[in-house]
Amino acid sequence: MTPGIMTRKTTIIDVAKAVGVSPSTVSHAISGKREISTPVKQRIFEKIRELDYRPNFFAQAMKNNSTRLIGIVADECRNPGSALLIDTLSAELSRFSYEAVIGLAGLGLDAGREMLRRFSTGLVDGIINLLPQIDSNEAELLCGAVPVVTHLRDTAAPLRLDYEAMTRELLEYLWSMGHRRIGYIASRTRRYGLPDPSIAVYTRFMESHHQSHAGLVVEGQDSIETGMTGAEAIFRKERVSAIFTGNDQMAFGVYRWAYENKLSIPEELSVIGFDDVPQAATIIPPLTTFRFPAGEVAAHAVRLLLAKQQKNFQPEKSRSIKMQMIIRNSVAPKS
Amino acid sequence: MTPGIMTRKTTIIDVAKAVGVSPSTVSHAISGKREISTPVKQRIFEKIRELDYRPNFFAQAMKNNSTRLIGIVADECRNPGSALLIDTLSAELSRFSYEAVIGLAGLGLDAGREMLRRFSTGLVDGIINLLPQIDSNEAELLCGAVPVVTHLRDTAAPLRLDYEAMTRELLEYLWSMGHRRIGYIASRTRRYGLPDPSIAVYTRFMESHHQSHAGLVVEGQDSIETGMTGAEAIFRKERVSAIFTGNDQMAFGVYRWAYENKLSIPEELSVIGFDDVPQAATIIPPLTTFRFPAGEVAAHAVRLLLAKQQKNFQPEKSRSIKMQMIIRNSVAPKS
DNA sequence: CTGAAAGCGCTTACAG
DNA sequence: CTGAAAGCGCTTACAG
Repeated sequence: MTPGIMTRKTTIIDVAKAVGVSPSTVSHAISGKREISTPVKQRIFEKIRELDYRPNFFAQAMKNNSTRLIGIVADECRNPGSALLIDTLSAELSRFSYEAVIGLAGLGLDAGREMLRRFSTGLVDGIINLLPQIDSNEAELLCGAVPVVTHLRDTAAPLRLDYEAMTRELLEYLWSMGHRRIGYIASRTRRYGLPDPSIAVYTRFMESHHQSHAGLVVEGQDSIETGMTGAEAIFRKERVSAIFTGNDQMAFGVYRWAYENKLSIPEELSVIGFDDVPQAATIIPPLTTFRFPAGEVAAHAVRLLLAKQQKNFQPEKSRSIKMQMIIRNSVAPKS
Repeated sequence: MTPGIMTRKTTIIDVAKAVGVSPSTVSHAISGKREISTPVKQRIFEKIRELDYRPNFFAQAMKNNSTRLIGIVADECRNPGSALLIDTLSAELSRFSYEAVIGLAGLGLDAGREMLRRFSTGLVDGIINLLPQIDSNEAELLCGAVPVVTHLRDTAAPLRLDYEAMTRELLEYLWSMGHRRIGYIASRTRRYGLPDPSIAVYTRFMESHHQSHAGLVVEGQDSIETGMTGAEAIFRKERVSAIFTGNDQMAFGVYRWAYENKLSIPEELSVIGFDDVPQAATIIPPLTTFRFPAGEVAAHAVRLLLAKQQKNFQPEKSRSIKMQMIIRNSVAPKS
């Protein structure tokens, strides 16, 4: 390690020479795939330490035709929802002795495509596509021979979040608390291009209870800001007593808007969100919301990906799961 | 693509054969490193599309001895602070046409070491170590020949956050608002093993103003929970009029504790945090805090890493930067 | 403008 | 118990 002199990385041949054996012997000593006499083995490991030899990742990968790496491709991890999912997926993968490498492509369509292509040139053994802008079919195309599962909308065996049932549950809860005039700030991305399924449920519910609802549903972009503007728009139309939102971020926006307009939650305005991000429990008052089942979703994605690696992959049938409603303090009886 | 039949991945040789040229010609057509006649080039690209040929990542990497990949190794991305930093680093890296791959090792010491070792076997051209449990020296050792920079405590050219100056600024601000009895919930991880530098500044400040402070500094673990228990401990000692905390999470804990104890912020208790995570702006009341300069920190780390790749690397001298105080509504004059 | 051959650093039949 | 050789899929001197 003379400074200034370019030190070539030490290879298996260097080790073999130093010990006075063949590279195959060194290789076998490391992998343990055949018996090596103890003294030889000892000298090999000694030299490995001494020379700080580490088998080249690629050379190994090329032979094995596998890296035991799974790529998780997402837009960014700043969003608390994706962050939790990424953490959970990463941990789940390691249970199967895979290692997750995460790539962040941002929201650009091209950047996302590019990353999916690049990852599927041998870098990883499989891909979990979390990119909202790229659907299951396109991901399959982009990834070619490497298996890919697309989060929550994989065509092979989609796991569906049953927003219809959850919306009914929530509306009945609100109704039972005496709320009649209810607003909804819809999520644009919930079904990835398809309309937010809660809207139809809401409309039907209101109509079956003979409540008008024109102007009480607005569409947000899942951000705190659009939660605020959404609440503003609803209240311009009518002073509702409850608002629910397509995700927690927008619920936080409603909180913020209520604070600025001196409406107190829950006494004057009840709020319900979706996802149960960590802040939902700690915001004041704690938010009633539905818990995103990160563990189940991650387990499903990983299981599906592993299945797709088999030659004889048979798509399972699609499953639908409900998120649990976590009742906290953001809903009060209508006074 | 006959289903059921194992389709070998198409190689450059397949393309060459299909076109009727040599592999070198195909290689050169792709890289553009030498002139290829237009008709040949066209046929090559036609076949590439047709066979969906993608150059094998490893074979390329092995020849080039480079992947243009930089590894970011962190514990998890759930923490809003690391999430923002990871996003920013990832974007910064792509400005230099590197791609970031993120590995999440959790908080285990062994898992972190293992990941650093694995990443530095050729997988990436450089590493950014965000792991709190592994310091600069150990990271260098673990990464061997591949350059690594350790976030905020790299021995080569540390970028230091000047907590001393910030703490003075904050204390003077609080003092000018009439606060005399002030508590502090310290951060355990701020200086990675070394004591939180704010404690000494706080002590000196209080003593020079002839204020007692015994029991008014407690140590938290950067979590909402320890923010709550910290506030509890301070109030058991004395009813202070202001508390500042080593990070925003603990400030949120103070909010939570105040809510449960029916103390209103800022009227009865002023609060200041550190980092300015996104929720700091949207919590009620919006939190006064110091903005973590993710852009600057990321730019510095990347610049340092790129410099370390040069043979003739000269350590810069260490720099100290202050975070900007963002005044919002969590501090009121002492009544 | 194009091709044959060597080599990157491993692993694994094959042979002893 | 150990070694020589082939091969993974590329790229790049070298030669024409």
